[in-house]
Amino acid sequence: MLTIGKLGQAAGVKVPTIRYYEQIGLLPEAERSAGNQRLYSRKALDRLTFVRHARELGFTLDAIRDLLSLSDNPDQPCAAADAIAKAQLAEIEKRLARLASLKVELNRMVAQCAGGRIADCRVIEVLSNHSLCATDHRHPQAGNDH
Amino acid sequence: MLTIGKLGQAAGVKVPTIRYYEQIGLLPEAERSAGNQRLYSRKALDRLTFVRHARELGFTLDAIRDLLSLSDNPDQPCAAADAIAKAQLAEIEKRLARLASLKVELNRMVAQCAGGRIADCRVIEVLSNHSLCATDHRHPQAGNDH
DNA sequence: CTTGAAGCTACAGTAGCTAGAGACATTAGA
DNA sequence: TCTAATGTCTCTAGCTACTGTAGCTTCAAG
Repeated sequence: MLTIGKLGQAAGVKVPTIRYYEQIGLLPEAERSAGNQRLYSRKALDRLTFVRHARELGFTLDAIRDLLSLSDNPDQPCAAADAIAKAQLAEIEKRLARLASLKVELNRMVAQCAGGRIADCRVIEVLSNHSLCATDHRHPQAGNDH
Repeated sequence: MLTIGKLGQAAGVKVPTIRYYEQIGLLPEAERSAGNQRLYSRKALDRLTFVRHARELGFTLDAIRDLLSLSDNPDQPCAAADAIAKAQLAEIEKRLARLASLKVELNRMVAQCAGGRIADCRVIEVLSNHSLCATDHRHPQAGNDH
């Protein structure tokens, strides 16, 4: 049995985050010690590790909730889990493409700004002049890459 | 002079977002028509377009605020703007690397889940078994790629 | 037995929007 | 010119995924 601190260390998740996950029902309520402290089993560690990795892969907590409930009753075809993973993969590919083109643009910006004054510097110009801009014309708020 | 809706369309930013930007002081307060509706000049459009592109490049609103204030008094060396852009570039390169490795892993997951049942499917296993995992051991919460 | 770290609850705050309610303004068509 | 539709106004609340604070209790080491 692990205390919350050890669990957090083992899984690579901060203690308040674990409590938050419990609070929103992503993790089951933990057993408690005589002194009311949370105690975790190895199984709980696996579950939390799963959550952490899924988060790193960019899954939302909702998607993770789905995956966990799938894994809790494993006598079903795994098409559902597969669909979630595939959707995630598509998302990641989109982000990769965007980041790659953004990188090109930022590189150009930095290269052009070679110690001049701002008036001569194109860092800002590149960002306000659309014709100089390699990015596509997608919907704007899609810009918040998370 | 543009109404807020036209401005939003021209810049590719949603109307409530423009009002939000004004509210937090990222954009100056707009002129008003006789009927109290916001009116925007071409300069305002440039500024908003700048903000939009900067957001797409992953700059935080705080960084954008800095860049805007730099561009508002351009008689300084552009080292500061350059530094902001360079920091951003480093960020983007980190994200690119992570997303690339995540993509490999997700691809593997999807490939392994070829119509079996969840019990035989490694989508979930891959995510709970650290030894199968290609991602690094960074700090977990860094997972939210903003 | 004491001290300091780690745990507890509860609540507030963060970024960057997004959505809804209810009222007023503007514009296009009959 | 009237009307209906659309656009805009303010305000408030909500969202995700945490993070931080305050003020307390519990636990392990020396």
